[in-house]
Amino acid sequence: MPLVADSRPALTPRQRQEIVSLATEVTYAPRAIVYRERTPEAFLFVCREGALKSFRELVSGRRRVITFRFPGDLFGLAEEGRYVNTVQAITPTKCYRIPLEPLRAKLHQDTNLQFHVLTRLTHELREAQRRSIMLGHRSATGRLAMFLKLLQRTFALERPETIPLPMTRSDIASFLSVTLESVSRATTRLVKAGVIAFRGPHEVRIVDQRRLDELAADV
Amino acid sequence: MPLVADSRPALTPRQRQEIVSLATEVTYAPRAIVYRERTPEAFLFVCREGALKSFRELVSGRRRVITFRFPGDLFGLAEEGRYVNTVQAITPTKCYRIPLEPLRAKLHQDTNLQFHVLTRLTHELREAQRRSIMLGHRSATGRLAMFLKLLQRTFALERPETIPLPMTRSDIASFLSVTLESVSRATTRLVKAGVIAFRGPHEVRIVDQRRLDELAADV
DNA sequence: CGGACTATTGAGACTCCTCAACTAACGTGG
DNA sequence: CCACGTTAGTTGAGGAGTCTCAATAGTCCG
Repeated sequence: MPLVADSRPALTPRQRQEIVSLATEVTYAPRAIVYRERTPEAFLFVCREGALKSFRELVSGRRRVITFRFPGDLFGLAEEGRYVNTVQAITPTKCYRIPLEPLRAKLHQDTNLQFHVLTRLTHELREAQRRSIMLGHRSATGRLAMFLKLLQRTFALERPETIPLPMTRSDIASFLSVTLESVSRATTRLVKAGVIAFRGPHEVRIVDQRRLDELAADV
Repeated sequence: MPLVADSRPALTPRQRQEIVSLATEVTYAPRAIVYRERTPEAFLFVCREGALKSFRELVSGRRRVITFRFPGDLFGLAEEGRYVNTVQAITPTKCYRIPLEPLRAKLHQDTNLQFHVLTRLTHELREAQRRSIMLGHRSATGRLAMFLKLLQRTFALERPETIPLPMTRSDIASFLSVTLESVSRATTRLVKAGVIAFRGPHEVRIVDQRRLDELAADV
């Protein structure tokens, strides 16, 4: 038995109930800011529906998307009492918003609940490692292929061959640390090679899973 | 007050005592393998002295250094009951080796101790984000500069302008996802530009902190 | 219909990767 | 003690891929 359980762990109904009792349900329109980097930490969030992006203004003036958030994701951990990233809704989004102090108290009471958060964090950590491996690849096509596989993994339970792509090409570029143009060329290449196909700009269908796996071998 | 405390948190003497009572102290010679990826998870480790590297064999046959481990670091978390990375000693190293089952029991008893692990994990998560930002930079020189700043942060308490570099150039290359040659060229460039200087191959002195900060602005 | 935003495509500059030769340091065994 | 092999690191030349700059479509919304 592992020290902590594995990916996307679910809460027990009772734990869920206890958390929900602390939380407020909030909705965000596309482009709405959930919180800004460097503002004081006040809430923890759990995504329920929709998609968000978590990004950071770099000193160089660039903006880097650190990660995307989807239903089930927990976000809002701070450093030195302040949020490190800015989180913004991409699609219409619903979140649980949990005030910090009651949560802290609850965590200190309930070992199991805290253990759940711990599990969630290790999952985050592994995802971060996967993103690092993705960024390690030189070619834009390889990074894009890996990105698609990461999304595929995230949405595994729903439809395996159709992946929603709610973010813009520009967001993807920022996440992959390549230019918007390179993302565009990479998608075109994958489409022409018959690996993927688009149903509109925000939905990808995996046509040739094997070749995608080859391109994204490492992740 | 933040949900979890900030970087490199220390245990209380009593907690340390409790952990130590579970742990065995083990030493590793350079190149010794602590554990291999995909083997069943059995222990958690805490680095006490020395330096280690944590790497992974990629499907493509390459080897990627995921992170380096230094005193205070906790490692050995698994996925589906198996270690995900291989950990190998770089210098002579001492670690605490903690068997899983007693630890799990202790964590479930002691909320504060578990909270400590949680804190440690969030710290890891932030470091992983910093590594991602580092990998986002195109130029090898920029990545190297960021790497040096990350090390500087890690060893902040000791000597600010002298950084130990126990790993080989090849390890650095693997960590930065550039070639060994690029690392070599980048170090040469930084030395010639008067930003850093070497006292032997495994100790760097920061000569011009300002310029280093400029080069590594984002991290 | 205009305007802003998003996305695609093209041409040249730049940087890194690949391949290769070479130097340096180190430890081993004769 | 020295020759040798191994490993680590440096440096060079050419090719590949992305970035920059720029122009062009497509799309959504007021």
